[in-house]
Amino acid sequence: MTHPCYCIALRKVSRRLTAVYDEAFAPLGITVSQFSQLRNIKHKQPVSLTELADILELDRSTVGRNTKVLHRMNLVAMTPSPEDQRETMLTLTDEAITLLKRATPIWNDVQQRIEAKLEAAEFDRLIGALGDL
Amino acid sequence: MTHPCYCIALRKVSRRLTAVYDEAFAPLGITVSQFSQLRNIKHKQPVSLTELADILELDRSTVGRNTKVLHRMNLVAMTPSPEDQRETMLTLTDEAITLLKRATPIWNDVQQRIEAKLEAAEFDRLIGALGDL
DNA sequence: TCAATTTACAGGTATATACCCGCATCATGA
DNA sequence: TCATGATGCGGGTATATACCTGTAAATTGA
Repeated sequence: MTHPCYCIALRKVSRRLTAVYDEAFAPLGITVSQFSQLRNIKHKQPVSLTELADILELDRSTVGRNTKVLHRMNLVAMTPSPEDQRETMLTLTDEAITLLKRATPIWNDVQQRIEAKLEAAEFDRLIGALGDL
Repeated sequence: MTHPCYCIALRKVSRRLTAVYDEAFAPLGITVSQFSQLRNIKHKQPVSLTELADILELDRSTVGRNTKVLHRMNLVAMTPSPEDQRETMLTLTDEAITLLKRATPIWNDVQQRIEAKLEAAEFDRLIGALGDL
């Protein structure tokens, strides 16, 4: 065991980093995962669950469940597509727009705080290397 | 948005890497998370839930629930500590010992496969930088 | 010694995540 | 046109994870 498990090490820092972002977003009542989903919906709306799952690189059923939470929170509207009755199209509510406006500076702060801790270029290389597995 | 969200990027590669390890371990019926927990119990047994949670950097309740699964799988024995009636001491079963013997070469293979994709030193630096947040 | 505090854990609740199955809808080819 | 197959989604089940609360056991201080 020269090196510890890459996966376990990565999972640890992932949990840790998630906690940092989540704590920053806590006053707004959202998690970093929800922030990310909202931001992606904003950029692609109206967007279907399948499409969003592709973007987020998450299982469709995962996105479906996560979306239901955001829907309950009055942040995402779910309407059946007029073209394809099977599709659910997602759009942001006004409340979500407002929330994103308040969340973005918080996100910027955390990003900068992280950036101060690491070489961004190094980070990118590593994410890239692990990205095409 | 010069840089994408560090947290989301990290969560993505974490999920991806987890899938790689989990797929490799699948024939043995365990996940990389369970492999890690078993290995840590092996090195520290008999170990309490609280102690193990500290080692794994996980919430105590999380370790409690994960352990219950391993217990159901007949991989971990849970016995009350003689000294402290509150403590549950964990030890590996023979079955777990056997399983770890079969899992280790699989783990080594995956580790090497990952190592071929990245600079291990770079990985270490990054994990370190993100580790002390 | 005994009340107050701390510690160890279980269980409730919640999000995040994946896989599988079934159902409804859409598309396609004979 | 109509059977066949592909697609989109919901729900079931399961692990992984955290926070909070309650309970029991241990420790400690007056």
